Amino acid sequence: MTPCSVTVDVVVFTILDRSLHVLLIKRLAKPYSGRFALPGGFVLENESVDAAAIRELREETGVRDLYLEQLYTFGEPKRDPRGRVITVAYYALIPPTQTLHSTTDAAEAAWFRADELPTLAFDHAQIVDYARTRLRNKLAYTNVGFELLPERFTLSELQAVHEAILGEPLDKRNFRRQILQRPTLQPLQAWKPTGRKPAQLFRFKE
Amino acid sequence: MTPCSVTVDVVVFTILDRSLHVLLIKRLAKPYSGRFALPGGFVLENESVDAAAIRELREETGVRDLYLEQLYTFGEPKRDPRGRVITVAYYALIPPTQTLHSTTDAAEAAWFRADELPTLAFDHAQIVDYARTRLRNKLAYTNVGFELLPERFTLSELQAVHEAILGEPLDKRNFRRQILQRPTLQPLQAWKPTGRKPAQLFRFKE
DNA sequence: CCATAATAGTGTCAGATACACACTTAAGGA
DNA sequence: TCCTTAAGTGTGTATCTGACACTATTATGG
Repeated sequence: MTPCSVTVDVVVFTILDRSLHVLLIKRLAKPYSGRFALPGGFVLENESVDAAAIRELREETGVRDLYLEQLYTFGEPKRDPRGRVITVAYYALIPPTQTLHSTTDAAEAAWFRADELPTLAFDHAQIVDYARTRLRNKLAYTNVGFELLPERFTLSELQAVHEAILGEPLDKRNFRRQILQRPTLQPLQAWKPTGRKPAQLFRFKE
Repeated sequence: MTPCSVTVDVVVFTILDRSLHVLLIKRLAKPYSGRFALPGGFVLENESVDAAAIRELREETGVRDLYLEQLYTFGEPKRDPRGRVITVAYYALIPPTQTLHSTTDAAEAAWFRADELPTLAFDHAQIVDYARTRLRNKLAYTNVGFELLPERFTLSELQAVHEAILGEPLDKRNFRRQILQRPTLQPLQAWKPTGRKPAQLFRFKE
Protein backbone atom coordinates (compact mmCIF):
# COMPACT_ATOMS: atom_id res chain seq x y z
CA MET A 1 0.00 0.00 0.00
CA THR A 2 2.99 2.26 0.41
CA PRO A 3 2.51 4.95 -2.20
CA CYS A 4 5.45 6.00 -4.26
CA SER A 5 6.04 7.80 -7.51
CA VAL A 6 6.71 5.99 -10.72
CA THR A 7 8.47 7.59 -13.64
CA VAL A 8 9.46 6.50 -17.10
CA ASP A 9 12.80 7.31 -18.71
CA VAL A 10 13.56 6.67 -22.34
CA VAL A 11 16.87 6.15 -24.07
CA VAL A 12 16.18 7.34 -27.60
CA PHE A 13 18.70 6.12 -30.13
CA THR A 14 19.29 7.27 -33.65
CA ILE A 15 22.11 7.13 -36.14
CA LEU A 16 23.81 10.39 -37.14
CA ASP A 17 27.13 10.60 -38.96
CA ARG A 18 27.17 6.83 -39.15
CA SER A 19 27.41 6.62 -35.37
CA LEU A 20 25.01 5.87 -32.57
CA HIS A 21 23.50 8.89 -30.81
CA VAL A 22 21.36 9.32 -27.71
CA LEU A 23 18.83 12.06 -27.09
CA LEU A 24 19.36 14.05 -23.89
CA ILE A 25 17.58 16.94 -22.28
CA LYS A 26 19.13 19.65 -20.18
CA ARG A 27 17.40 19.74 -16.83
CA LEU A 28 16.00 23.05 -15.63
CA ALA A 29 14.28 21.91 -12.44
CA LYS A 30 16.00 21.44 -9.14
CA PRO A 31 17.65 18.12 -8.58
CA TYR A 32 20.63 18.02 -10.94
CA SER A 33 19.59 21.28 -12.65
CA GLY A 34 21.89 22.10 -15.53
CA ARG A 35 22.78 18.46 -15.98
CA PHE A 36 21.74 16.42 -18.96
CA ALA A 37 19.23 13.63 -18.40
CA LEU A 38 17.07 11.19 -20.28
CA PRO A 39 13.67 12.39 -21.45
CA GLY A 40 10.96 11.07 -19.17
CA GLY A 41 8.52 11.93 -16.44
CA PHE A 42 5.82 10.75 -14.12
CA VAL A 43 3.27 8.11 -14.98
CA LEU A 44 -0.24 9.51 -14.73
CA GLU A 45 -3.15 7.94 -12.89
CA ASN A 46 -5.02 6.47 -15.82
CA GLU A 47 -2.41 5.66 -18.35
CA SER A 48 -0.37 2.53 -18.82
CA VAL A 49 3.35 2.74 -18.24
CA ASP A 50 3.96 2.23 -21.95
CA ALA A 51 1.58 5.07 -22.75
CA ALA A 52 3.42 7.33 -20.33
CA ALA A 53 6.68 6.69 -22.14
CA ILE A 54 5.11 7.55 -25.48
CA ARG A 55 3.44 10.67 -24.10
CA GLU A 56 6.55 12.01 -22.37
CA LEU A 57 8.60 11.50 -25.46
CA ARG A 58 6.15 13.37 -27.59
CA GLU A 59 5.88 16.21 -25.08
CA GLU A 60 9.60 16.64 -24.54
CA THR A 61 10.97 15.88 -27.96
CA GLY A 62 8.15 15.81 -30.51
CA VAL A 63 9.08 12.27 -31.49
CA ARG A 64 6.27 10.01 -32.73
CA ASP A 65 5.92 6.60 -34.33
CA LEU A 66 8.90 4.95 -32.83
CA TYR A 67 10.00 1.51 -31.86
CA LEU A 68 9.68 1.35 -28.08
CA GLU A 69 10.64 -1.46 -25.76
CA GLN A 70 10.73 -1.74 -22.03
CA LEU A 71 14.21 -2.23 -20.64
CA TYR A 72 14.33 -2.60 -16.91
CA THR A 73 12.91 -1.08 -13.75
CA PHE A 74 15.30 0.71 -11.44
CA GLY A 75 14.13 0.83 -7.86
CA GLU A 76 16.91 1.69 -5.45
CA PRO A 77 15.43 3.80 -2.64
CA LYS A 78 18.05 6.57 -2.92
CA ARG A 79 18.21 6.87 -6.68
CA ASP A 80 16.25 10.14 -6.65
CA PRO A 81 17.11 12.74 -3.99
CA ARG A 82 13.51 14.01 -4.00
CA GLY A 83 12.22 10.83 -2.37
CA ARG A 84 11.10 7.42 -3.37
CA VAL A 85 10.86 7.27 -7.13
CA ILE A 86 10.88 4.04 -9.07
CA THR A 87 11.58 4.39 -12.76
CA VAL A 88 10.67 2.10 -15.60
CA ALA A 89 13.31 2.51 -18.29
CA TYR A 90 12.62 2.12 -22.00
CA TYR A 91 14.64 2.43 -25.11
CA ALA A 92 13.40 3.73 -28.42
CA LEU A 93 14.71 3.70 -31.95
CA ILE A 94 13.96 6.34 -34.52
CA PRO A 95 15.14 6.74 -38.08
CA PRO A 96 17.28 9.81 -38.78
CA THR A 97 14.52 11.22 -40.99
CA GLN A 98 12.47 11.88 -37.87
CA THR A 99 15.42 13.45 -36.18
CA LEU A 100 14.87 16.83 -37.77
CA HIS A 101 11.50 17.46 -36.13
CA SER A 102 12.64 16.39 -32.73
CA THR A 103 14.14 19.09 -30.57
CA THR A 104 11.06 21.24 -30.22
CA ASP A 105 9.93 21.62 -26.65
CA ALA A 106 10.76 23.78 -23.70
CA ALA A 107 13.87 22.10 -22.34
CA GLU A 108 17.03 22.07 -24.39
CA ALA A 109 17.26 18.74 -26.16
CA ALA A 110 20.25 17.51 -28.11
CA TRP A 111 21.82 14.45 -29.66
CA PHE A 112 25.07 13.12 -28.23
CA ARG A 113 27.33 10.44 -29.58
CA ALA A 114 26.69 7.37 -27.46
CA ASP A 115 30.36 7.04 -26.59
CA GLU A 116 30.85 10.69 -25.70
CA LEU A 117 28.05 11.39 -23.26
CA PRO A 118 28.31 14.14 -20.66
CA THR A 119 27.83 13.35 -16.98
CA LEU A 120 24.18 12.47 -16.54
CA ALA A 121 21.67 13.14 -13.78
CA PHE A 122 20.38 10.42 -11.43
CA ASP A 123 21.39 6.89 -12.42
CA HIS A 124 20.84 7.68 -16.08
CA ALA A 125 24.35 6.68 -17.13
CA GLN A 126 23.61 3.19 -15.88
CA ILE A 127 20.34 3.15 -17.81
CA VAL A 128 22.07 4.15 -21.03
CA ASP A 129 24.65 1.40 -20.57
CA TYR A 130 21.92 -1.12 -20.04
CA ALA A 131 20.12 0.08 -23.17
CA ARG A 132 23.24 -0.14 -25.33
CA THR A 133 23.91 -3.66 -24.20
CA ARG A 134 20.34 -4.72 -24.93
CA LEU A 135 20.43 -3.10 -28.35
CA ARG A 136 23.70 -4.81 -29.22
CA ASN A 137 22.33 -8.18 -28.21
CA LYS A 138 19.03 -7.82 -30.02
CA LEU A 139 20.75 -6.89 -33.25
CA ALA A 140 21.78 -10.48 -33.89
CA TYR A 141 18.43 -12.16 -33.64
CA THR A 142 15.81 -9.50 -34.33
CA ASN A 143 15.05 -6.76 -36.81
CA VAL A 144 15.84 -3.81 -34.57
CA GLY A 145 18.39 -2.54 -37.07
CA PHE A 146 15.64 -1.66 -39.52
CA GLU A 147 13.98 0.64 -36.99
CA LEU A 148 16.85 3.07 -37.26
CA LEU A 149 16.41 3.51 -40.99
CA PRO A 150 13.84 5.14 -43.26
CA GLU A 151 11.35 2.82 -44.92
CA ARG A 152 13.53 2.33 -47.98
CA PHE A 153 17.24 1.87 -47.45
CA THR A 154 20.33 0.39 -49.03
CA LEU A 155 22.34 -2.50 -47.69
CA SER A 156 25.30 -0.23 -47.10
CA GLU A 157 23.14 1.96 -44.91
CA LEU A 158 21.93 -1.07 -43.00
CA GLN A 159 25.48 -2.27 -42.54
CA ALA A 160 26.50 1.15 -41.26
CA VAL A 161 23.75 0.92 -38.64
CA HIS A 162 24.98 -2.45 -37.48
CA GLU A 163 28.54 -1.20 -37.33
CA ALA A 164 27.52 1.86 -35.34
CA ILE A 165 25.72 -0.29 -32.77
CA LEU A 166 28.38 -2.96 -32.49
CA GLY A 167 31.20 -0.45 -32.62
CA GLU A 168 33.24 -2.52 -35.05
CA PRO A 169 33.53 -2.87 -38.83
CA LEU A 170 31.80 -5.80 -40.51
CA ASP A 171 32.77 -7.68 -43.65
CA LYS A 172 30.54 -6.54 -46.48
CA ARG A 173 30.07 -9.92 -48.13
CA ASN A 174 29.42 -11.84 -44.94
CA PHE A 175 27.00 -9.18 -43.76
CA ARG A 176 25.03 -9.31 -46.98
CA ARG A 177 24.92 -13.08 -47.06
CA GLN A 178 23.53 -13.22 -43.55
CA ILE A 179 21.08 -10.37 -43.74
CA LEU A 180 19.70 -11.38 -47.14
CA GLN A 181 18.53 -14.70 -45.85
CA ARG A 182 16.06 -12.99 -43.55
CA PRO A 183 12.68 -13.31 -45.24
CA THR A 184 11.59 -9.93 -43.88
CA LEU A 185 14.11 -8.10 -46.02
CA GLN A 186 12.50 -7.27 -49.33
CA PRO A 187 14.47 -6.05 -52.37
CA LEU A 188 12.80 -3.31 -54.39
CA GLN A 189 13.08 -2.52 -58.07
CA ALA A 190 14.43 0.89 -57.18
CA TRP A 191 17.89 2.32 -56.91
CA LYS A 192 19.21 5.15 -54.85
CA PRO A 193 21.63 7.51 -56.58
CA THR A 194 24.64 7.71 -54.31
CA GLY A 195 26.90 9.99 -56.27
CA ARG A 196 28.64 6.91 -57.70
CA LYS A 197 27.14 3.60 -58.69
CA PRO A 198 23.50 3.61 -57.56
CA ALA A 199 22.54 1.23 -54.75
CA GLN A 200 19.53 -1.05 -54.73
CA LEU A 201 16.85 -0.13 -52.21
CA PHE A 202 15.30 -2.58 -49.79
CA ARG A 203 12.52 -2.46 -47.30
CA PHE A 204 11.57 -4.35 -44.21
CA LYS A 205 8.35 -6.25 -44.82
CA GLU A 206 5.96 -7.28 -42.04
CA MET B 1 4.05 13.07 -8.78
CA THR B 2 0.98 10.92 -9.07
CA PRO B 3 1.35 8.40 -6.27
CA CYS B 4 0.56 4.79 -6.97
CA SER B 5 1.29 1.45 -5.43
CA VAL B 6 4.06 -0.76 -6.62
CA THR B 7 4.11 -4.48 -6.02
CA VAL B 8 6.47 -7.30 -6.85
CA ASP B 9 5.35 -10.70 -8.09
CA VAL B 10 7.66 -13.65 -8.38
CA VAL B 11 7.42 -16.70 -10.59
CA VAL B 12 9.32 -19.33 -8.61
CA PHE B 13 10.39 -22.31 -10.68
CA THR B 14 11.66 -25.66 -9.57
CA ILE B 15 11.94 -29.12 -11.03
CA LEU B 16 9.80 -31.88 -9.52
CA ASP B 17 9.18 -35.24 -11.16
CA ARG B 18 11.51 -34.19 -13.95
CA SER B 19 9.10 -31.45 -14.96
CA LEU B 20 8.95 -27.71 -14.48
CA HIS B 21 6.82 -26.48 -11.58
CA VAL B 22 5.64 -23.05 -10.45
CA LEU B 23 4.92 -22.00 -6.90
CA LEU B 24 1.44 -20.54 -6.35
CA ILE B 25 -0.40 -19.22 -3.33
CA LYS B 26 -4.11 -19.43 -2.70
CA ARG B 27 -5.41 -15.93 -2.12
CA LEU B 28 -7.42 -15.27 1.03
CA ALA B 29 -7.90 -11.51 0.69
CA LYS B 30 -10.60 -9.88 -1.35
CA PRO B 31 -9.84 -9.40 -4.99
CA TYR B 32 -9.76 -12.86 -6.54
CA SER B 33 -10.08 -14.57 -3.14
CA GLY B 34 -9.87 -18.34 -3.47
CA ARG B 35 -7.89 -18.03 -6.70
CA PHE B 36 -4.29 -19.00 -7.00
CA ALA B 37 -1.76 -16.23 -7.56
CA LEU B 38 1.96 -15.60 -7.66
CA PRO B 39 3.69 -14.88 -4.37
CA GLY B 40 4.36 -11.17 -4.03
CA GLY B 41 3.34 -7.98 -2.31
CA PHE B 42 3.90 -4.30 -1.89
CA VAL B 43 7.26 -2.60 -2.07
CA LEU B 44 8.04 -0.80 1.18
CA GLU B 45 9.23 2.77 1.54
CA ASN B 46 12.90 2.14 2.17
CA GLU B 47 13.68 -1.04 0.36
CA SER B 48 14.80 -1.58 -3.20
CA VAL B 49 12.44 -3.39 -5.52
CA ASP B 50 14.81 -6.36 -5.62
CA ALA B 51 14.85 -6.47 -1.83
CA ALA B 52 11.07 -6.44 -1.76
CA ALA B 53 10.96 -9.50 -4.00
CA ILE B 54 13.39 -11.36 -1.73
CA ARG B 55 11.52 -10.35 1.40
CA GLU B 56 8.08 -11.28 0.09
CA LEU B 57 9.32 -14.64 -1.03
CA ARG B 58 10.81 -15.39 2.32
CA GLU B 59 7.66 -14.27 4.14
CA GLU B 60 5.22 -16.15 1.99
CA THR B 61 7.17 -19.27 1.17
CA GLY B 62 10.25 -19.53 3.39
CA VAL B 63 12.47 -19.66 0.35
CA ARG B 64 16.00 -18.23 0.69
CA ASP B 65 19.18 -18.14 -1.32
CA LEU B 66 17.70 -18.25 -4.74
CA TYR B 67 18.55 -17.07 -8.19
CA LEU B 68 16.38 -14.01 -8.80
CA GLU B 69 16.09 -11.94 -11.93
CA GLN B 70 13.82 -9.10 -12.90
CA LEU B 71 11.48 -9.92 -15.74
CA TYR B 72 9.26 -7.09 -16.78
CA THR B 73 7.05 -4.39 -15.31
CA PHE B 74 3.33 -4.63 -15.92
CA GLY B 75 1.56 -1.32 -15.75
CA GLU B 76 -1.88 -1.42 -17.32
CA PRO B 77 -4.16 0.89 -15.32
CA LYS B 78 -6.90 -1.74 -14.86
CA ARG B 79 -4.76 -4.74 -14.06
CA ASP B 80 -5.71 -4.62 -10.39
CA PRO B 81 -9.36 -3.93 -9.46
CA ARG B 82 -8.29 -2.26 -6.19
CA GLY B 83 -6.84 0.71 -8.03
CA ARG B 84 -3.65 1.72 -9.70
CA VAL B 85 -1.05 -0.91 -8.97
CA ILE B 86 2.06 -1.34 -11.03
CA THR B 87 3.89 -4.62 -10.56
CA VAL B 88 7.49 -5.49 -11.17
CA ALA B 89 7.65 -9.16 -12.07
CA TYR B 90 10.59 -11.41 -11.23
CA TYR B 91 11.39 -15.01 -11.73
CA ALA B 92 13.35 -17.19 -9.36
CA LEU B 93 14.96 -20.58 -9.58
CA ILE B 94 15.42 -22.90 -6.65
CA PRO B 95 16.86 -26.39 -6.44
CA PRO B 96 14.41 -29.12 -5.43
CA THR B 97 16.34 -29.62 -2.20
CA GLN B 98 15.03 -26.29 -0.95
CA THR B 99 11.56 -27.23 -2.01
CA LEU B 100 10.83 -29.20 1.12
CA HIS B 101 11.17 -26.23 3.45
CA SER B 102 9.05 -23.99 1.34
CA THR B 103 5.33 -24.12 1.95
CA THR B 104 5.39 -22.81 5.48
CA ASP B 105 3.47 -19.62 5.84
CA ALA B 106 -0.10 -18.55 6.40
CA ALA B 107 -1.53 -18.78 2.90
CA GLU B 108 -1.79 -22.13 1.21
CA ALA B 109 1.18 -22.52 -1.11
CA ALA B 110 1.65 -25.32 -3.59
CA TRP B 111 3.65 -26.43 -6.57
CA PHE B 112 1.90 -26.82 -9.92
CA ARG B 113 3.20 -28.30 -13.11
CA ALA B 114 3.97 -25.34 -15.37
CA ASP B 115 1.78 -26.71 -18.14
CA GLU B 116 -1.17 -27.51 -15.90
CA LEU B 117 -1.73 -24.28 -14.03
CA PRO B 118 -5.13 -23.35 -12.61
CA THR B 119 -6.77 -20.07 -13.56
CA LEU B 120 -4.72 -17.34 -11.95
CA ALA B 121 -5.63 -14.04 -10.33
CA PHE B 122 -4.90 -10.67 -11.95
CA ASP B 123 -2.70 -10.88 -15.06
CA HIS B 124 -0.53 -13.52 -13.45
CA ALA B 125 -1.02 -16.05 -16.24
CA GLN B 126 0.58 -13.56 -18.61
CA ILE B 127 3.48 -13.09 -16.19
CA VAL B 128 4.08 -16.83 -15.96
CA ASP B 129 4.11 -17.11 -19.76
CA TYR B 130 6.61 -14.32 -19.97
CA ALA B 131 8.82 -15.99 -17.36
CA ARG B 132 8.76 -19.35 -19.11
CA THR B 133 9.78 -17.79 -22.38
CA ARG B 134 12.64 -15.92 -20.73
CA LEU B 135 13.82 -19.03 -18.96
CA ARG B 136 13.76 -21.05 -22.17
CA ASN B 137 15.78 -18.42 -23.97
CA LYS B 138 18.36 -17.98 -21.25
CA LEU B 139 19.02 -21.69 -21.07
CA ALA B 140 21.03 -21.64 -24.28
CA TYR B 141 23.53 -18.95 -23.42
CA THR B 142 23.71 -18.81 -19.63
CA ASN B 143 24.05 -21.11 -16.66
CA VAL B 144 20.48 -20.80 -15.38
CA GLY B 145 20.06 -24.57 -15.61
CA PHE B 146 22.45 -25.09 -12.73
CA GLU B 147 20.32 -22.96 -10.43
CA LEU B 148 17.62 -25.61 -10.44
CA LEU B 149 19.94 -28.30 -9.14
CA PRO B 150 21.69 -29.04 -5.86
CA GLU B 151 25.36 -28.12 -5.65
CA ARG B 152 26.50 -31.53 -6.87
CA PHE B 153 24.57 -33.13 -9.70
CA THR B 154 24.92 -35.64 -12.50
CA LEU B 155 24.79 -34.86 -16.18
CA SER B 156 21.59 -36.84 -16.54
CA GLU B 157 19.98 -34.65 -13.91
CA LEU B 158 21.18 -31.55 -15.73
CA GLN B 159 19.83 -32.87 -19.00
CA ALA B 160 16.48 -33.58 -17.35
CA VAL B 161 16.33 -29.95 -16.23
CA HIS B 162 16.98 -28.73 -19.75
CA GLU B 163 14.37 -31.07 -21.15
CA ALA B 164 11.81 -29.95 -18.59
CA ILE B 165 12.34 -26.31 -19.49
CA LEU B 166 12.43 -26.79 -23.23
CA GLY B 167 9.63 -29.33 -23.19
CA GLU B 168 11.40 -31.66 -25.59
CA PRO B 169 13.85 -34.55 -25.34
CA LEU B 170 17.52 -33.89 -26.07
CA ASP B 171 20.14 -36.20 -27.51
CA LYS B 172 22.36 -37.42 -24.70
CA ARG B 173 25.64 -37.30 -26.57
CA ASN B 174 25.10 -33.91 -28.15
CA PHE B 175 23.94 -32.48 -24.84
CA ARG B 176 27.03 -33.72 -23.04
CA ARG B 177 29.41 -32.52 -25.69
CA GLN B 178 27.94 -29.03 -25.60
CA ILE B 179 27.59 -28.65 -21.87
CA LEU B 180 31.02 -30.10 -21.10
CA GLN B 181 32.77 -27.42 -23.05
CA ARG B 182 31.51 -24.78 -20.64
CA PRO B 183 34.45 -24.00 -18.38
CA THR B 184 32.12 -23.42 -15.43
CA LEU B 185 31.15 -27.07 -15.31
CA GLN B 186 33.57 -28.90 -13.06
CA PRO B 187 33.78 -32.69 -12.84
CA LEU B 188 34.27 -34.14 -9.37
CA GLN B 189 35.98 -37.32 -8.30
CA ALA B 190 32.73 -38.52 -6.84
CA TRP B 191 29.99 -40.75 -8.08
CA LYS B 192 26.36 -40.86 -7.20
CA PRO B 193 24.84 -44.29 -6.68
CA THR B 194 21.78 -44.41 -8.91
CA GLY B 195 20.60 -47.95 -8.31
CA ARG B 196 22.48 -49.04 -11.44
CA LYS B 197 25.79 -47.85 -12.76
CA PRO B 198 26.87 -44.87 -10.62
CA ALA B 199 26.93 -41.45 -12.27
CA GLN B 200 29.75 -38.97 -12.01
CA LEU B 201 28.97 -35.84 -10.06
CA PHE B 202 29.67 -32.33 -11.30
CA ARG B 203 29.40 -28.90 -9.88
CA PHE B 204 29.03 -25.43 -11.22
CA LYS B 205 32.14 -23.44 -10.46
CA GLU B 206 32.17 -19.63 -10.20
C1' DC C 1 35.11 12.21 -74.29
C1' DC C 2 38.29 9.99 -71.60
C1' DA C 3 40.51 9.10 -67.15
C1' DT C 4 39.82 8.84 -62.46
C1' DA C 5 37.66 8.21 -58.16
C1' DA C 6 34.35 6.14 -55.31
C1' DT C 7 30.99 3.04 -53.81
C1' DA C 8 28.10 -1.17 -55.27
C1' DG C 9 28.15 -5.71 -55.79
C1' DT C 10 29.78 -10.55 -56.04
C1' DG C 11 32.17 -16.19 -54.68
C1' DT C 12 35.17 -19.50 -52.59
C1' DC C 13 37.65 -22.11 -49.36
C1' DA C 14 38.70 -23.75 -44.66
C1' DG C 15 37.62 -24.38 -40.09
C1' DA C 16 34.03 -24.79 -36.70
C1' DT C 17 29.63 -26.09 -35.33
C1' DA C 18 25.14 -28.66 -35.28
C1' DC C 19 22.71 -32.76 -35.67
C1' DA C 20 21.51 -37.54 -36.34
C1' DC C 21 22.53 -41.94 -34.78
C1' DA C 22 23.81 -47.17 -31.61
C1' DC C 23 26.56 -49.78 -28.88
C1' DT C 24 29.35 -50.92 -24.57
C1' DT C 25 29.90 -50.60 -19.52
C1' DA C 26 28.85 -51.17 -14.83
C1' DA C 27 26.15 -52.09 -10.92
C1' DG C 28 21.86 -54.03 -8.41
C1' DG C 29 18.55 -57.38 -7.83
C1' DA C 30 16.38 -61.69 -8.86
C1' DT D 1 25.14 -65.59 -13.14
C1' DC D 2 21.89 -63.46 -15.79
C1' DC D 3 18.89 -59.66 -16.60
C1' DT D 4 17.67 -54.95 -16.22
C1' DT D 5 18.61 -50.24 -16.27
C1' DA D 6 20.93 -46.08 -16.63
C1' DA D 7 25.78 -44.27 -17.62
C1' DG D 8 28.94 -43.25 -20.80
C1' DT D 9 31.16 -42.79 -25.37
C1' DG D 10 32.51 -41.35 -31.35
C1' DT D 11 31.75 -40.55 -36.16
C1' DG D 12 30.15 -38.80 -40.38
C1' DT D 13 27.45 -35.22 -42.76
C1' DA D 14 25.44 -30.97 -43.51
C1' DT D 15 25.46 -26.29 -42.30
C1' DC D 16 27.30 -22.01 -40.71
C1' DT D 17 31.02 -18.73 -39.91
C1' DG D 18 34.72 -15.99 -41.10
C1' DA D 19 38.60 -14.53 -43.89
C1' DC D 20 39.69 -12.63 -48.13
C1' DA D 21 40.00 -9.37 -53.46
C1' DC D 22 38.33 -8.15 -57.58
C1' DT D 23 34.85 -6.29 -61.14
C1' DA D 24 30.97 -3.14 -62.30
C1' DT D 25 28.88 1.19 -62.59
C1' DT D 26 28.26 5.89 -62.24
C1' DA D 27 29.67 11.01 -61.46
C1' DT D 28 33.14 14.26 -61.89
C1' DG D 29 36.74 16.89 -63.78
C1' DG D 30 40.36 17.69 -66.93
